[in-house]
Amino acid sequence: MPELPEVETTRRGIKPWVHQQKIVRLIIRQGSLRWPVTEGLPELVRGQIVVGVMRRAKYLILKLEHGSMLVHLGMSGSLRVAKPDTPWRKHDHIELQLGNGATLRYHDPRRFGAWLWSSGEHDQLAHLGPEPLSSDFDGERLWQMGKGRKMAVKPFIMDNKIVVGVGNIYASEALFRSGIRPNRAAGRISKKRYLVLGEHIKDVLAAAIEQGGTTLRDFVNSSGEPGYFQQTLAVYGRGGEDCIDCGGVLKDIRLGQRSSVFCPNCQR
DNA sequence: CTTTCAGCCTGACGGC
DNA sequence: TGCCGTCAGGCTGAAA
Repeated sequence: MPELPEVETTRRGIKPWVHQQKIVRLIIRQGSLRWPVTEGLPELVRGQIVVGVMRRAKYLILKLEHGSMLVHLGMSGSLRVAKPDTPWRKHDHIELQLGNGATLRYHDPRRFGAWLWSSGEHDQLAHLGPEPLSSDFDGERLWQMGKGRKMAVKPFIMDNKIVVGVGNIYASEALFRSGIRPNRAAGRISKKRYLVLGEHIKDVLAAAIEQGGTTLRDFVNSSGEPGYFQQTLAVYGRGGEDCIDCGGVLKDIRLGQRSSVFCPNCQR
């Protein structure tokens, strides 16, 4: 499940292979994704140079000479550099061939991802909140935007209008480190505690991106889990197990249709 | 305005 | 062994 760190790791992994390269060919075997792949995409991009490899939230942006491709990995997607003539695996949906001979393969079993073309701005990027690792985001913003809101803090920090790229794993971990219960109302948390939470959100994401670096060296033909999955998670996926701090039993509740694990003793 | 929820999709897993 | 139900997750758009 690609969270922001994996998308950033993917961006860094593919960039050396695609940046400033000409798109020779785009092959779509299965265009039925989260949204249908843009009609005529292979013809739209053929011959263009990739002039930028960027990321915004969990979207990858391949900037071309006359527009850009927006790529989302959904929940099960991956984009890897393949050796030429690598056999197609099940769920390999798209292949991008570059002028230097490099080949990118998009693999996505659940097909929640996206490949969209726009010659201008992408609608998907229009109303996004700040990047969590930028100076536009901090705990003060959380406190300001949380005022008067009854929504639980966990879905609140996972709302893309508040801050982008904080998925279930890192929301859970940041709240544990901050000692805040995931079901506490967003409007009933002090500024002081929000400042702590803001820092932990940054820390947990930055550490995961750093660990993702271990993935980069074998980005070619790699289909294994990214390095940061080795990162020890204190609460995510550990409902019923012991809290690493107090030894108590971790509780698993549902908030906004998502599993939310926390320690009733350490988080208030 | 805020909040909730169905739907998209497949693989893994548990129960029988 | 296989069948069936449930779950997981990001994001959107409609409903409440």
